[in-house]
Amino acid sequence: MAKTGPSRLERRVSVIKALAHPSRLAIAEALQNGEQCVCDLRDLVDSDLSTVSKHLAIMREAGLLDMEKRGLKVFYRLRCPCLLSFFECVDQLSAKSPSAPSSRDACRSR
Amino acid sequence: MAKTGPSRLERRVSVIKALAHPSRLAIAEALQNGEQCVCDLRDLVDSDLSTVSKHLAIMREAGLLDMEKRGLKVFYRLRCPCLLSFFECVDQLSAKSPSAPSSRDACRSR
DNA sequence: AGACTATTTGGCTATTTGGCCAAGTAAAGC
DNA sequence: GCTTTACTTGGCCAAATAGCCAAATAGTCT
Repeated sequence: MAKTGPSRLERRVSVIKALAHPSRLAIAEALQNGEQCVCDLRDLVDSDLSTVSKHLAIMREAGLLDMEKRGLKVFYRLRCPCLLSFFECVDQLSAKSPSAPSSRDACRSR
Repeated sequence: MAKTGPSRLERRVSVIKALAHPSRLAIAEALQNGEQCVCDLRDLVDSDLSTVSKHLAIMREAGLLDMEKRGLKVFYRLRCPCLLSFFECVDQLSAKSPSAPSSRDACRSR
C-alpha cells in the first residue's frame, strides 16, 4: 500500500504558496466578507480574467477555496475562516522593520 | 512627506512568501524548538550552505527571524511564536483533498 | 439552433526564484 | 600574521511562476 502522496510539509507549502502573491492574498482577504464571483474578483485585482481564473485554480487546488456555479456565474468562498488569525500572526511579523534593534518583542506573547 | 513604502498587502505577502518554500518552512518549524546555528539548519534541509544562507536572508528580511553572531557561529531564532497558530490554520486547510464533496466543514468554526 | 455571457484552458514569452560554485568576510586558534 | 571554521555574497544557469492572448466550454436567452 504505497499511498505516499505529498508530505505534511509539502501540503503546508502548497497552502502557503497559494497565499504568497499580492492578487491571491487580496482575493483571500476579500472573501473574508463572503463569497464573490470571478468577475467581481477581477475588478478587485484588476488583471485579465484568465489570470484571475488561474489564481483561483491555484487557491482551490491548495484547499483554500470552494467554488459553486450558479447560473452563468461561478462563486468562490473561503473554506476556512481561520485565515483571520493567520493574518494577525502575519501582521505581527511584518509590523516591525527587518531585524531592527528593538524589535525583539514584536509579539507580546513570549 | 511621501513616506509611502510597501503597503500592508505587500508586507503580508513578503512574510508569507518567506514561508512558501519547503526548506524555509522546515527551518521555521525547527526554530519553534529554539534557536539554531546555520550549520545545524544546513544539516536539517540538506542543501548547500550558501543556499541555506540565502533562505535565511529572505526570512530575516521578511521579519520572521532574528540573528545573533556568537563566536564563529550565527544563531537564528523566530521573532514570533505565533507561527504555531498559523500552522494550525494551514493544516486545517490542507487536511482535506481539494474541493472534495464533504469538505465544507474542514474547520469546525463556521 | 444561434447569440451572448461568464469562466476555464492552452500556448507562448517574460520575469522571478532556486541552487550551485567560487570568492569574500569575520572571528578564533596557533 | 597565517590557517581554519562558519558564514555571506556575487555570478551564472535551470526551473518555476505570472500574465497575456486566443480558443474552448458551459449556461442563458431568444
